[in-house]
Amino acid sequence: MPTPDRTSLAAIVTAGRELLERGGPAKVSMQAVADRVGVRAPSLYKRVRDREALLQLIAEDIVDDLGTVLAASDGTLTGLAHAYRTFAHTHPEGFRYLYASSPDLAHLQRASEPVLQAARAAVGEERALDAARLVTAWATGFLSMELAGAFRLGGDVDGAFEYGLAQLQVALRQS
Amino acid sequence: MPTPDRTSLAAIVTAGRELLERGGPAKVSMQAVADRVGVRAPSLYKRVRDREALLQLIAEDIVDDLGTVLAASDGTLTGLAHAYRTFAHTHPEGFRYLYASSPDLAHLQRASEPVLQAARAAVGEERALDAARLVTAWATGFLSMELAGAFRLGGDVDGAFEYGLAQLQVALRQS
DNA sequence: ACCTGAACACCGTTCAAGT
DNA sequence: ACCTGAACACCGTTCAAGT
Repeated sequence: MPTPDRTSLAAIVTAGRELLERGGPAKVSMQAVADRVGVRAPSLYKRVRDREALLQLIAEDIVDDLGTVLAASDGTLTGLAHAYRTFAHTHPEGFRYLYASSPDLAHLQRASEPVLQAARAAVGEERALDAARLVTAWATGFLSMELAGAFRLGGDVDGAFEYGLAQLQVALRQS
Repeated sequence: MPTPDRTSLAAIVTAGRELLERGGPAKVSMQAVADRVGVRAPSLYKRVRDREALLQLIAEDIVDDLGTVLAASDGTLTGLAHAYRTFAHTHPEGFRYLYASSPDLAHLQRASEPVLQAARAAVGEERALDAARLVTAWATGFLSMELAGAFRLGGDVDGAFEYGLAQLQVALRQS
């Protein structure tokens, strides 16, 4: 005798993401997720293999959102960098978790497509991949360090971001 | 009646670091650490407030090692970048954990001193902090992404590192 | 002063039994 | 077909009792 579904995979992932954003990965317990979607913990295993698989799905959901945000930018390297930083500030725990986990390659590739495109426009087909990696590595490192509080020493963090971006533009214009 | 000490804080931190390096933070359980130093889990609480404090100590131990490695390099930005990368390859889990946690500021500052010095030599006192942050952010982001497998797509990863380093040198030479 | 076994709360996961 | 309570293994942590 079938029972009407009391939850869904999407609801579970969303609940997990909310918990992640509120308190980091440690707060994403199966019990807390189950509470949030109105079901008992064992029921989650009907839709998700285990906790690790759930965290993976959450990471992919975050990458997809990031991809949407980047695609909605003006497509210049500056625009992309600022959109990336805004995303990191809006979803700090999600952003940090992205690089703590090993997100699925296909999702990552889709999200970074606009960056590759902007790099292509800036330095040409030949150097596009290297240039995209240069800018992405810098921005990712900068935001990781900013969120980790590694810039607490002083100096203007916004200024340091703009400085870095300007320097990279200079470098890319020379190739 | 005093009992002879059966372990030490240093031994506990070392054991924890070995476990971290072997299997990531999840493998650093109080029981596993206790087993490794030849004591029962509750005894650890004589030397360490709780698991989180132990992980913090492990992170600081890693930063100290990194500082030593960087200080032993030739002191140029290129030398520092390569030393940093070698460290990340030798201690991948430790490196990843460093940026997942929020390492103590004093330790971080000591470790990054040589980078600031190299930046000072390259661009002068005025721009040293911004330049150090540019290079550090790039290298940290690059290594995080490399270790996370974000470069699995293809292309020459070593080549991308050298390309990035060269571009940054060009940019810094212009300021 | 340090160490231990016992105990507690909590979590991930499995499974037989319910609808 | 999905949901649940009960159960199990495991973990972090506390504490009274040992030396």
